[in-house]
Amino acid sequence: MAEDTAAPVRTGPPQDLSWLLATAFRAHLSALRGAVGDLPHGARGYGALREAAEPTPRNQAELAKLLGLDRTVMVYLVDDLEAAGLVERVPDPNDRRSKLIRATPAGLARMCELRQATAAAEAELLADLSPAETELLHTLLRRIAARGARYDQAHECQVDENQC
Amino acid sequence: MAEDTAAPVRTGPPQDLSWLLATAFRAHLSALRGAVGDLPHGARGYGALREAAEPTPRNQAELAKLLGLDRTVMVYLVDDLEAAGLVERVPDPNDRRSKLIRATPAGLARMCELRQATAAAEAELLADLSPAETELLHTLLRRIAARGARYDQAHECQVDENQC
DNA sequence: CAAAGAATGTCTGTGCGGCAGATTATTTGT
DNA sequence: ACAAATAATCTGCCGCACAGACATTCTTTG
Repeated sequence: MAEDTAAPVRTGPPQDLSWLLATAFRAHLSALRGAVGDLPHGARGYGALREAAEPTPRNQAELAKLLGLDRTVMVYLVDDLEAAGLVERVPDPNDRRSKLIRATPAGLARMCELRQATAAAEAELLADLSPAETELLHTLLRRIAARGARYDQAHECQVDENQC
Repeated sequence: MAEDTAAPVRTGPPQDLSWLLATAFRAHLSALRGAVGDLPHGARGYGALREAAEPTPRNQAELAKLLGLDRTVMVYLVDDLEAAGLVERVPDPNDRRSKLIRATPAGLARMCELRQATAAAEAELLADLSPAETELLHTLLRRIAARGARYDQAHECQVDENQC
């Protein structure tokens, strides 16, 4: 019998940035889902609650832009979080149209638990990385995310596809 | 009037790993969508075609596990790619149940174009990173993705949530 | 060797979620 | 003062994902 591993072809998973990002993101999402438990909209609700717990609350439009969601989606997202008693819609003193999404005391308490749970989940996900590497990953992702923010505003993702 | 930027609170986007990963992933996805054009299922179809273009074809179940999709989703994904003449279902000689998904010559040609388009899109996304940093990002993500593969198999994402 | 169990691919139905569009109220620009 | 833009909401429709059942084939076990 000849060697069955003699071929120089790749047998494992792909290594593109596209697969790596998607897989890392899915893994993180999976870990996050386990950590947030029965929070109304899972990881999405966590992101909203996290922003609502900030000292300077934002309105739904800003929140939607930040989380990459549609405006209409924010309505029932905040609806459900509000029904759970975690956030509240407080009128913006500077603009009577907009409503600021602010965490209630119960929401802040829940956020405290969530911070620990998600931190533990992330630590488990990054267990193979040293603290310095974790910090480095943050820095690299931050620069990509900063550039990515421009993608949403200008949808010109055109690439030259005239040659092959 | 007092300074409106004197407060020590964060005013920009959040910096958690969760937001960074999601935003970087969304930015990449947006760039990818622009690059793949009218490919049947967008970035998802690209992932499937990319694997189909490998020298060692996989069956739908393996493909689904690799892309993080449900088995039933693979059916119409491959259906549409097959209808577009990009891939074909070839019977597995070792297992008459499974069908290997292999790229057609037209699919390989399309993949050649896609590789250039997506590479250009990724280069634009990573424009702020040096080649060494890009390589480093790949390495870090690879280690996270490798650990993430275990998440799918064992769904035990339990974290201690007894304290606060 | 026979039978039970597991795996692959496919189909059907159901439900949830997202997106477009219209609506109301309010702000901003000219 | 009027027009245009913006924030939030509601309605309705489309699409996709997931559960379940089914036919076929492989594997394990008695």
